[in-house]
Amino acid sequence: MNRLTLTNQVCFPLYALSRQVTAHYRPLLEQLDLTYPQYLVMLLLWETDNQSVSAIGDRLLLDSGTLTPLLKRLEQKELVSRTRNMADERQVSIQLTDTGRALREQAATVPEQLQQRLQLTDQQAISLRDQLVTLLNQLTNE
Amino acid sequence: MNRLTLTNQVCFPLYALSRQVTAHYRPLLEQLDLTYPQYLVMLLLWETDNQSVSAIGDRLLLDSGTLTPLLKRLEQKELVSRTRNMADERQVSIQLTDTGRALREQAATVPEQLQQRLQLTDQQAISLRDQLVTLLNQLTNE
DNA sequence: GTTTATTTAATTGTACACAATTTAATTGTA
DNA sequence: TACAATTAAATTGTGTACAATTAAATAAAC
Repeated sequence: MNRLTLTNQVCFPLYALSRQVTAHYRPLLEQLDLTYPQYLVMLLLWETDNQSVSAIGDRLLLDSGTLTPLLKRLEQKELVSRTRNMADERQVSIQLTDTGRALREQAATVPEQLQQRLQLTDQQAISLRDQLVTLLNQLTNE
Repeated sequence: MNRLTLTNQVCFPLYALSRQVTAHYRPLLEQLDLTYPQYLVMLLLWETDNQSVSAIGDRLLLDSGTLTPLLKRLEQKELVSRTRNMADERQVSIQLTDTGRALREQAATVPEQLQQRLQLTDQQAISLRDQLVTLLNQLTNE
């Protein structure tokens, strides 16, 4: 097998599918005035409010170079507040505003709407997710 | 199940894994002075030389807004040439230079090196790839 | 055959990603 | 306690992504 072709590599389908799935999120998230990475940050904060930039970065595998401007945009939309941590002035605490918390209800239907758009059964979705998570853990715990 | 969490969605593992895998390519591609998307374009051209911008875009699912500046960078590195198609002046033909063709040999070991880095067996890689490709085709043939 | 519609790249503007560096705060250590 | 090492964000710079628009060439319709 000639591996030096597009379709014979794992990475291209991964790269292309990731972008296609994000594209399917886009019209749904547009209604919330969120980009996909912004949505991921909001998901994290809805789960656990009041996290530092690096704590968010650890979960999303993003650094401050990406997160700082992104968080400033969420702040401009008044979805989060950014305040220096009193106990450790190096850290910046990200907290949901009332508007940010309220957005959660509007976002509640996004996952099922997406699954419909992707035409995935629960089984397919869970199976694929588990495989991806396994490989992801393999790569990040090195 | 509460779907409105990070790990319970298919898309985040896909997004994160794609970036992690690309990160594993990076040190290998750095030796070729290529970014990952640039590498994808080179893979296409090594397979079939002399393609239009839109033909490349159809395969990679990228538009001219992404490809035009990327191809100009490949041109600056003297890996490709960009010339208006004589038969249809709207199109720009992308052709490998001698340097571009020669790079193929240096790139030959990238796939196996990557597979080693990812610690994937052939079976795992093929199985995952096939699932991703199936879903990708599902999403793009709509 | 001219006008209209479509196609192809390029351009403009916004928002990630990420490497590398900088700045400030905290921790560890002699 | 000073001082070096580490940590956390921010900053700077490059390179994608992608929506929206523009400009030029070709195709289609009348």
